[in-house]
Amino acid sequence: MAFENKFIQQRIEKAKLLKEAGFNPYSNESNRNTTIEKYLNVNSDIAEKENQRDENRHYCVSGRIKLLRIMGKASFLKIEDESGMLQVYVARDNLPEDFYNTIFKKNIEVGDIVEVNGYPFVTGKGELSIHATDFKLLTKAIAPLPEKFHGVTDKEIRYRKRYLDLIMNADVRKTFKIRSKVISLTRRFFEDKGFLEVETPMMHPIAGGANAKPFVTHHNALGIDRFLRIAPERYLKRLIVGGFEAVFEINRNFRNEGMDATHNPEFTSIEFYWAYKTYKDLIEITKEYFKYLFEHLNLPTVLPYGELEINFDNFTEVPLIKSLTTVGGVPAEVVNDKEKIVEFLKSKNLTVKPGMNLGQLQGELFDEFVEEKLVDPTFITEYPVEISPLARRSDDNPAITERFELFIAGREIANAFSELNDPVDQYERFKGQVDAKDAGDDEAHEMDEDFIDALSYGMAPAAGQGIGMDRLVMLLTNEHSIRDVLLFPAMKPVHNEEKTAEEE
RNA sequence: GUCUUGUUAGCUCAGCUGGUAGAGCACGUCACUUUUAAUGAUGUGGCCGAUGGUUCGAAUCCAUCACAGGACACCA
Repeated sequence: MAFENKFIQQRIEKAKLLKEAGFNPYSNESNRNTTIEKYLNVNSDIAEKENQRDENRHYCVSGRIKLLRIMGKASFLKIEDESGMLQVYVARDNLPEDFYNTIFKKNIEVGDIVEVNGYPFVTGKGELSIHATDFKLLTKAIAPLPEKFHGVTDKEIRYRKRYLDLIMNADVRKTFKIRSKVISLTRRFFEDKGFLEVETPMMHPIAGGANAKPFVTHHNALGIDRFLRIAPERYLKRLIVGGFEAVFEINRNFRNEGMDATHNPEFTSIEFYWAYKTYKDLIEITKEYFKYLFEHLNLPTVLPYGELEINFDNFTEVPLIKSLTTVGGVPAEVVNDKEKIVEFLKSKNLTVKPGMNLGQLQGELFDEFVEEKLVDPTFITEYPVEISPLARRSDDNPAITERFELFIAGREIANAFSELNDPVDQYERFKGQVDAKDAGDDEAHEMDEDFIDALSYGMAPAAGQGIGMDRLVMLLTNEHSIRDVLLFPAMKPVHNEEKTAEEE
């Protein structure tokens, strides 16, 4: 049964009393004419005025009561709107007769959303406030807010009831404002570069574009299963075939995998594809993009991240093989020799899956010894072809691909390459994937004949990149769990006992 | 998936080697017209995550389960 909590009962009773007294506890007649932030700015001169007040200025502000101090015939409260917090001074004798004693003191409390008319003044302790000449309840909160000093810190409550987290924690609001700005700036950056924003299907007949398990849904009208997309890649490339030369999409991807500090089943990425460009151009535009973000977010280029300090002015490029020795400290004679790598990994007590090829082993070395050491932004380039099934081979060296991944604070932030546009080569690689799938790799790609068909008409040489927006926001806001940058992170449902009661 | 820690009042947390539950805030009542987590007095408030077990007796010990946090594994 809802509302059985005694505090809620008490407050429902107050709402009823207000109604009986002629005050609508859920009024929608709001007369607000300024935000708290504007109020504080416009009236910052009050301290210099005579008596530190100006009764000729009139404002109407609204907000939620966060603190309430009743002191006999006068009270102080702090109300908060989206823009900020304001102290309100309410005195019995400045309000209609009896209102203060019978309505305000008895039925107004922390959590309620109120409207205050009044004039600006500065208190004895020097705080710019509003002196109430009229006071009105807009919305009665029947659930009590968490404790005023500690707030709500329980992560489970914070994630499940994000609204409560947002009411109580200003820094959480700030994080999500930054997230919103990052998305908006990203959009603007690419638009200004001449990219076209597009929307491609979220429901795919064939899941592809990444190695991941998809969510499955069903289309009743057609009687067929659909897969929530794991990446938009193949549709964006079809658009390059169609003649759009620069496209991007900022949207959700869905992967049916585990959840942890850096994985949520749905996450946001930007993918962009750029005709007549190579991965080298992508390195340049990525640097520009970061510079643009930092300038427009007014962030210093050196940012703390937990124990680390990241210098976003210090982008470097290192070929993967070279990074193994220079960053990872792997002996030079080891890195290009299959047997020696296996021996080396074993000497470090690391298990090696049998049958790994040289490229895969080099990838192992990278994951074990290099990745976590890359703090400042580093483009790792020249990936072995064996671990880059979608990237174009280097013309100079067929063993490596024209690809990079960008690492910051030991994490992959972006993945990019010059795109494979040879339809026959692509067909062969899909076939290899299909064989792997038949052999039991349930994350291997499926044959996508429609995509091969598209490539057959000729896709201009192009380069494409994906950036994980959630992880990027984590870096910029010094957050260490993806749940702290998602407004409503995925949570297991709490067992609902009410159901069984209702069924009886 | 494995390991590990947690779950006690609306919130933040105590609760020793088992003896039927405590604080602060919030809420009720009283006092107080310049407070800053206001203050002082006083009172209400709990199926101690769920289910079993051990015991004369369980918030406490044991087992299972649920949810959450952390680490690792897997995955990009």
